[in-house]
Amino acid sequence: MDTTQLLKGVLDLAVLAVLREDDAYGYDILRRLRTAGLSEIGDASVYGTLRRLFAAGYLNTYVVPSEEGPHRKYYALNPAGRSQLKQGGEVWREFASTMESLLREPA
Amino acid sequence: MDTTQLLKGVLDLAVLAVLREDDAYGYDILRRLRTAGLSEIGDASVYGTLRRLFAAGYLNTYVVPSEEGPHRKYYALNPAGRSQLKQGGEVWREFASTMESLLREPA
DNA sequence: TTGCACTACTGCGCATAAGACAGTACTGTT
DNA sequence: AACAGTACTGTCTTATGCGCAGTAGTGCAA
Repeated sequence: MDTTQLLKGVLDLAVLAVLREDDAYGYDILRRLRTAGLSEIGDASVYGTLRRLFAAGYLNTYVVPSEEGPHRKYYALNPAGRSQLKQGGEVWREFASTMESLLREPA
Repeated sequence: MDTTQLLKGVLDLAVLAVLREDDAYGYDILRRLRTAGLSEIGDASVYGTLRRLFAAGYLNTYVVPSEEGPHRKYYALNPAGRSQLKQGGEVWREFASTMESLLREPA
């Protein structure tokens, strides 16, 4: 079974969650997600998700030059993003609980 | 947030789970899933998934005529399907646990 | 007897989103 | 000079859930 399809719709949420505490740039978000357990996630998936979330109005962004390499494009949760994180988390939990009950041995 | 994307890759698992106890035909599987909590699932999604699982070799099938309407195409889990259900369930649980830890308030 | 609702399934085509891949660009090391 | 690591963009492919139309059977109501 491929984890690729499981990610659909959830990567948005994972990225928002990673940004909850502090701003981060794409490459760092990628590393955080891989460390957190989504080890096989592709870089293009994360960059694409960030663009999508930005376009949807959930993120603010600003560029910071780096002395150790290329510039970094930081993303930050805005109020809409925080609201989306909260709501998305609820939807996810409800969905996960439905799946769990389906998978459990029936009475 | 749309539940559509959350279903990706998981509908397979949900259908296999519903078939664990006894055989069922498409329309009934659809009803069972909707009752179980996946209330917004589309009929074409279920029929498509059944065809896909059958083509992948996880299901056996047979047609039963009905006196209360059109014929019914029953599906049954075969050994490969049971194995897939077991393995898919494990992958799902691990994935869900990763997501849960990402969503939880950080230490 | 015509029409509608419900059951049951097939097939077409679309939209979404993850990912592979190539390319650009900068820094530091060998 | 070559290469690895960092950091990002753009293009194309693929998987899959779903809308919609169509087919077909039963039974009920106007």
